[in-house]
Amino acid sequence: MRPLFHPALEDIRPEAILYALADPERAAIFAWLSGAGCGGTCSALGQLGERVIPKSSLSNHFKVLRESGLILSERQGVEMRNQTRCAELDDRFPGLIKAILTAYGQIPGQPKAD
Amino acid sequence: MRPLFHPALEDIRPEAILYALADPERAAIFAWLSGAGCGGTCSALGQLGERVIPKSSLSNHFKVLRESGLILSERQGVEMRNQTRCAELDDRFPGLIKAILTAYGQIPGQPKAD
DNA sequence: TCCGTAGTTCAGAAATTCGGAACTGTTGAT
DNA sequence: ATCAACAGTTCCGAATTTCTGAACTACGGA
Repeated sequence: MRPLFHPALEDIRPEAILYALADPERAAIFAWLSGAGCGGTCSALGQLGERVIPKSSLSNHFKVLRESGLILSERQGVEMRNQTRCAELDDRFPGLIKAILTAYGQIPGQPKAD
Repeated sequence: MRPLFHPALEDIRPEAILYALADPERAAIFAWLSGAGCGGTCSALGQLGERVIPKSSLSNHFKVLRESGLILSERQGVEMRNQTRCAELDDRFPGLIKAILTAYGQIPGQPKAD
């Protein structure tokens, strides 16, 4: 398994953030991570809406979130702990993440942090 | 030519907004419209960066922006006047558009409203 | 060592995007 | 009325991207 790539704060690009969160499934995962304190794992999530997300897709979602700079992933034993980089991100793109999560929050049945 | 479709304010979805603005070219067009008062046309734009955007692509960009709810297009004689729906949008998704434009504004050589 | 669990990588099918060429619709000139 | 020019749209094939089942790697117990 290749080492995980995380972009430096200054290399994070707005188009990558928007792309990553333009997928409601990914946005839901991110919202869940934002709410879940820290250390959300792939399998602790399992299913977010009615649909069971295949694990290869799930893995890919986490990769996109990671490489866009939205989350930090760290292997811990057999599992992968994920946490958001919200604080850093808000420093770089003020208000962006919050506005996006708020926007999604207004749609019933869409990503909720919990 | 089919009549132009514009979603009602309440039908505008955050994923559509993010998708539309995740493309830097489209974001640049939108930023340009935001800055250009009102009535930006396809051809008044022509080229935004170094690249000349093919007109079929340009047409498609405007369509995506329109159908996501970001802009309002209206035929005026031979050309198409476009304006943003910023005010409405800020009502529905507070702070979202501004945060996105600000985020892009921080990248040198990226979308600037002008 | 062998098994189970967590997650990644691979590969091919399906879906999407891109853009040149042809087309539509409008205006103005002859 | 006909024609030409212009603004923008639609069509469609090529190239790219996304999705996901299956095979694989990595780690931790027993």
